[in-house]
Amino acid sequence: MAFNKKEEFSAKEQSLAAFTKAISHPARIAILNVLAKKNECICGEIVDVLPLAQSTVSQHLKELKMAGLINGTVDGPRSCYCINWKAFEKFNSDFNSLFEKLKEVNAKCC
Amino acid sequence: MAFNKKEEFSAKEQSLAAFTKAISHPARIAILNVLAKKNECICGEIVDVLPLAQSTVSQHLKELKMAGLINGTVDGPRSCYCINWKAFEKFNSDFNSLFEKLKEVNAKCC
DNA sequence: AAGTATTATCGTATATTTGCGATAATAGAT
DNA sequence: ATCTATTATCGCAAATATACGATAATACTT
Repeated sequence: MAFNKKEEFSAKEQSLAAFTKAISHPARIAILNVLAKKNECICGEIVDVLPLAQSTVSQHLKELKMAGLINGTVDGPRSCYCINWKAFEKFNSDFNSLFEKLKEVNAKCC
Repeated sequence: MAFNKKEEFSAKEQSLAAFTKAISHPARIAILNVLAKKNECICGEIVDVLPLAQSTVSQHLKELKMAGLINGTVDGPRSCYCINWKAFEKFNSDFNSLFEKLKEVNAKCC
């Protein structure tokens, strides 16, 4: 049991799900919020702001990076992150193409 | 370990995370897509479309309902679901208030 | 060369999610 | 009253996610 059936869905569905999964934890939303507020890329400042251990924050950053939501480069002994806005634009576009258009057409039914 | 630290984040962060968590699985996105396309509320038609067992689909529907993304009413021996567009509007608004505004201000940095 | 500060990774424990089959619950049809 | 079709729930197994401390890796400073 618990076979992974995710591959059986469309690429768009998988892509959308991967994006939303990446931001499905308050810590990662908080990280993105910090990155969005400060145009400058940040590193361990995030650790100071979040109520989590350094290793945990690093793990969340890794997930965001692997999902393509943020960019990260090494800058000496520290790491610099910033939001990948293109990924957000793609999400907005995909999300709207699935739901937004139909909003007006649909009335509540039950 | 694995203490639940979610409560330590802001209400808005938690609310956003709850919404995105609900749509963080391709099956649930597929369900929402079906509901969006057919204005009529659907029930077991979803089971026919998805590559999952009936009990699994029912579980996904329950999650979507509990997260407030869909409404469901019992209609005889079958259940009728439809999208709660207000929840989607709230999500769009919250999401944009966190990120959208800052798009133009921010340039890529790393 | 040794020390320091910052960040990433490893190992581990626990919690949650995902998925199914079996079974219960519901209400219409016979 | 019994059968049938539809949906929800239960119980379980496996996979993933969450979190931490300890440790490794990196590069600057002394």
